[in-house]
Amino acid sequence: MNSRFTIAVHILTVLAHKHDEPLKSDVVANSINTNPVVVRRLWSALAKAGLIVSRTGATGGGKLAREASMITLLDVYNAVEARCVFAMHANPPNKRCLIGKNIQLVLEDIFAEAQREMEKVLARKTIADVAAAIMKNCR
Amino acid sequence: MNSRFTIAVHILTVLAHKHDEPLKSDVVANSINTNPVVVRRLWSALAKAGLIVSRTGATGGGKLAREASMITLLDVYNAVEARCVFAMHANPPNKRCLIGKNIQLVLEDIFAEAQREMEKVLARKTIADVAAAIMKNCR
DNA sequence: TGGATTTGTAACTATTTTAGTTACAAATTG
DNA sequence: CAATTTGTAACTAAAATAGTTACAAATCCA
Repeated sequence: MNSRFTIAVHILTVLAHKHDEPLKSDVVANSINTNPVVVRRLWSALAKAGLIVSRTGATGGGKLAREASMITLLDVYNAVEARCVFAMHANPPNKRCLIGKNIQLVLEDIFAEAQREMEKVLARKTIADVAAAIMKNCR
Repeated sequence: MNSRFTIAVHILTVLAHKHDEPLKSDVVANSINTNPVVVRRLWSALAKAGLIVSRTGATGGGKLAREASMITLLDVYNAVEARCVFAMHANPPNKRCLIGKNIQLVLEDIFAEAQREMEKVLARKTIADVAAAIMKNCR
């Protein structure tokens, strides 16, 4: 898997920490140790999902669209990650073989169930929880 | 994610279907629509995990090491896939930032919990279940 | 109004991962 | 000893990934 989900959670946690004023992609990128464009690219996805609002211009920047306690990690996952965690065959299996013909349907069901259980955990955690755990750690 | 897990399950399901005799990597690769070397590379991992036995030589091939009903998909997953489904930051975040310094520890916990729930589903399914579902489909 | 600032996005690059392939030594059979 | 098959190294092509440069469009404020 890529780190888009992790970076997106990081972005939102930084925005949650300074929830009053809009932050520049520059500042957020500094915490992540990456390029501002990487941050702005994820802002696109997060804005489309309604998790942040961002404005261009001199006093622009990004801001949470709602309270951190109302943004679950599943919201974030769905916003930035389209794929299932399990990858099917790179090339379709042999349709002339009984197993090759039917295995993908069977695996799709199992993979979907595993993914659902994984997503349930993400749905129980919010950006506020992440921020709180970080504050607790640093005490 | 890559398709190693999917291909490994496919391999074991083919071996389960003809469980009496050892099958050549050639035959298994044909069902998957790939190269025999791809199959043999996964056999290494599966053999190390004790899921299959394979023999070289004229009448050689691969064979399940135990009954298909005693091989869970979690056994297979652990045999071929080392990584967590979630990837941490590609480059470490900024340690001088409160959030950058602590977020990985917090996310590791959450990711581990999500992975555990996902693995529980895999632990409930066996290669025999997969084979049975395929037979049911083709009826 | 006009200059300064910041987002949004396209285009490019370097690195890594992935799957597939060729080649061949080692093991096994008969 | 000839035929066969695994095990593995080495290479290739394609795709994914993260990072970078560049710049138009939007916004603010003096």
